[in-house]
Amino acid sequence: MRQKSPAQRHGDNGGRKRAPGRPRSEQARLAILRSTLKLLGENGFSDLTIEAVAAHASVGKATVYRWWPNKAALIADAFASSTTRKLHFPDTGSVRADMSQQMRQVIKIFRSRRGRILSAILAAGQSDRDVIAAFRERFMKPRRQDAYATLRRGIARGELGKDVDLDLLLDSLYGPIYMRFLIRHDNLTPNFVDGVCELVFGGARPGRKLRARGRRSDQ
Amino acid sequence: MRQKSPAQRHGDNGGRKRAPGRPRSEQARLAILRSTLKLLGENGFSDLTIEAVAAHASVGKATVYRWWPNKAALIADAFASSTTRKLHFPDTGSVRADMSQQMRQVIKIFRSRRGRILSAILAAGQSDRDVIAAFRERFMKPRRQDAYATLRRGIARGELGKDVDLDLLLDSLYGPIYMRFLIRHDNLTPNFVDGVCELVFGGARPGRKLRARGRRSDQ
Amino acid sequence: MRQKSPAQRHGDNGGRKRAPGRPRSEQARLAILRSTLKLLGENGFSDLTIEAVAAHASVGKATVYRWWPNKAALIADAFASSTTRKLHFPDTGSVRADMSQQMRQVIKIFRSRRGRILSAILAAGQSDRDVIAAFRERFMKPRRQDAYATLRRGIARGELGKDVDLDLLLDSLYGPIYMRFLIRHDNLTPNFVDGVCELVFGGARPGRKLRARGRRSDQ
Amino acid sequence: MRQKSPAQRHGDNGGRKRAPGRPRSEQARLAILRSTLKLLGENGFSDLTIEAVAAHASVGKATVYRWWPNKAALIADAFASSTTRKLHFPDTGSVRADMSQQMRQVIKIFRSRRGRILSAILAAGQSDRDVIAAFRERFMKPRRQDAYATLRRGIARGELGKDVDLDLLLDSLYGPIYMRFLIRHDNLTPNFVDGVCELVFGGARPGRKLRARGRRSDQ
DNA sequence: CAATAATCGAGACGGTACGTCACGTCTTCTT
DNA sequence: AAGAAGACGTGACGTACCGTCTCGATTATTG
Repeated sequence: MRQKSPAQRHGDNGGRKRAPGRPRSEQARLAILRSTLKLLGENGFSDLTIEAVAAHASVGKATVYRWWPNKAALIADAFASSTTRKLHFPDTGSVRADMSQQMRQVIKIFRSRRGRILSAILAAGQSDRDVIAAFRERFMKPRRQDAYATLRRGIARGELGKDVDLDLLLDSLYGPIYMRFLIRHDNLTPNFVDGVCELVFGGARPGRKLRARGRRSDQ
Repeated sequence: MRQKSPAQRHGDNGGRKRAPGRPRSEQARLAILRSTLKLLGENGFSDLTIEAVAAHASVGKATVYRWWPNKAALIADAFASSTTRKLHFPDTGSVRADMSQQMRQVIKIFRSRRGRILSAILAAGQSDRDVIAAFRERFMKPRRQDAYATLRRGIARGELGKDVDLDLLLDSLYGPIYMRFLIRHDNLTPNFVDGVCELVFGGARPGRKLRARGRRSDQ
Repeated sequence: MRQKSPAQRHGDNGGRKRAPGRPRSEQARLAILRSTLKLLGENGFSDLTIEAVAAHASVGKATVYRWWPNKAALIADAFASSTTRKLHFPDTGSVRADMSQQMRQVIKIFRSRRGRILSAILAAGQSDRDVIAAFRERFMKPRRQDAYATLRRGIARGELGKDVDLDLLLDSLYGPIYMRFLIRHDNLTPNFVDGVCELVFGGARPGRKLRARGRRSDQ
Repeated sequence: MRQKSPAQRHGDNGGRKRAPGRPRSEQARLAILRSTLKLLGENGFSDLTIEAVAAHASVGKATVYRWWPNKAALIADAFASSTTRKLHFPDTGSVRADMSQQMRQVIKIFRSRRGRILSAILAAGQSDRDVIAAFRERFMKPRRQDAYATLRRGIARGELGKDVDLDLLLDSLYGPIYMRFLIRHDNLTPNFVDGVCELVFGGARPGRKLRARGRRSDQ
């Protein structure tokens, strides 16, 4: 996804020899990614042009096209390369507190300038499956791994039922955030995060599931 | 949003006289909206061109631009005008069953051809606040009104706490659906809907709230 | 040329009845012609639009099209209707003085704002034979008639040869003026007019013709 | 006039380096000029569209606009580039014969398909001073230089007065031709050319001037 | 050290769609 | 029936980017 085939010449080719010819300019690569992020943050996805990226990065247009097959790939790559800030899951001894604190970090990012880039990516992803796949793989997946660990600690401590569906639980926690973020229909506040945790963890505490099913079958 | 200013001449102008000049062609308007939906469903947002819409509707390009300021407005209008199918909230006597059944209808639509249109709108909305506002006003808001009524019946029956935050509850129910829909990270199945209801309604049943808060303050 | 067929209903139809329906608005007709001249003088032929003429005359576009088949006809008509100023041929007793004085009037007009209109007409005439024909009929022909009379007085007085070709003579006098006017390659001055008269009348005096031919046959 | 500023990079820049970037395509340039002439000859100025020129030349529209600022410049350039045919001034030993023969060549061209192009240029020139300037510089001026030489030979031979105004003389010879050509009010025939020469050279023979002035002061 | 090879910035190329403008026609109500 | 108003389908305008290409220049490896 990240690069076109010629770039594979420069990958991790172990002890093999370097390819002949002038090597790829790392400087150009970084300038392009930086310019992409900058312009994305300023004008959103639809106003981002390769022409502007190249000009802003003082780079030939062909250099962009040589390494990225299309705008979506460029954006995905730029976004991935920018995941500098760590979204940390603490270990307070309470799943809910752990999750809640991380979710507060998330909404902070969503409301920052990086949120604009993120929404541009998700927008681009609606008509390009590579972009959305890149988002999942590079942004969501690593965080999910951490979240699994946090949730499993909760299960071990008996705060959550043993048979809880982790993805269902995580989608239920983060889905409301994404909804408010993307549809912008209300403020993304810490209070809102608390409310969601309240509801979802309230429904996820051990022993509830059976009773819930029971209640449902009663109807 | 729907129309540019000149169109206001044709709106509900009460007892006033009709505007002079040839009236707007209702036939052209409908043909444009129909063509927009058709092409949107076929090729997604980024491949939709006004030129193609006009050609497909056998209409002059200027006629499109006369009434819609940009592609986003056109899409929003087309989408709004197409909300023919009713998303019904039943009244089974159980909030959770009512909501669950409606949510199953929702995911059915999301997974249909209309889902493609919807995701195109939400994508367009990320760089155009008018589009996202139109989506909220014309698609989401009417359904929220119905949902409020359903939830209030649940409160009246004692299935939900009296002080429950309706918007928080609804975002917690629909957010996970939107998340899976837009990020496409997993299947949108009836089972998933059940799981979300299980969690959220489990946390929203009366009497839970106080205990939840108590637990939290323990930390 | 001036008007489309329906207009013939309004011509001088002797004692016959007037056509039924609302009669043509003389006010609109004049406003259109005036606006045409004004806009022609301001922006030249290529920038003149029927749309602008109609708007400037506070007239419906269809009213223009009802009476004039195209822009060229409108311009020709507007120009013809504006030939208010008389271009007078004096009778001083000398052909050359008579012509010279009239030609000075001509260059005065050519150099005025009306000259811009005139050049617009001649330009339009290059791709529309109706326009150039209208120019000849309505502008040039009446003046030619007067010029013939002036020249014939010169013949009668013996200032010009009896067998002189009047059109050749007039073209030789006015051609240089039109050339400098249209190609704008030098100033159109009274001195220039004098020089042309000097040359042409010098070659047109009686008795010259034979000698000239004789010289030519010497070669 | 011929080209926009960027083109200056490709001009005769002495010993300096070539400009960077892909060089201008000579093939495209020629195809555009050829297509312009062809379409001009077929349909006249007002029906000539840049779109058609580009299509006919199998060239992008932007390539036309990159090098010519507007239709008039394109036409002027196309015309100038096509001045292949030499309009020769012979040297028969008689000015009048020399001029007469060249003028016959001129009217031959004016009456050919190239005459259509020429009248289109002069028409365009009425609302665009660059066009008329280009016509003067590139078409008229070179011929004037030759004509001056011819006339000076006549002066040297004593056929013309020493103090004759060359431009006045030439305008008097060619003006009538342009007049009949542009106003199309009569045929452009060799006979007409002879008549004009008769008149004008009759008035320009040496010794005439003083007497003419004398006559004039008699009045 | 020369030859080879792939990169670089630059920018012209053939295209496509943009959003605007004027065309000439039409449909409404008013005079 | 003609008028003003103004929407209609049409098509060219001139612009902006697309993704490709051709330049000369640069920077590496290979012989």
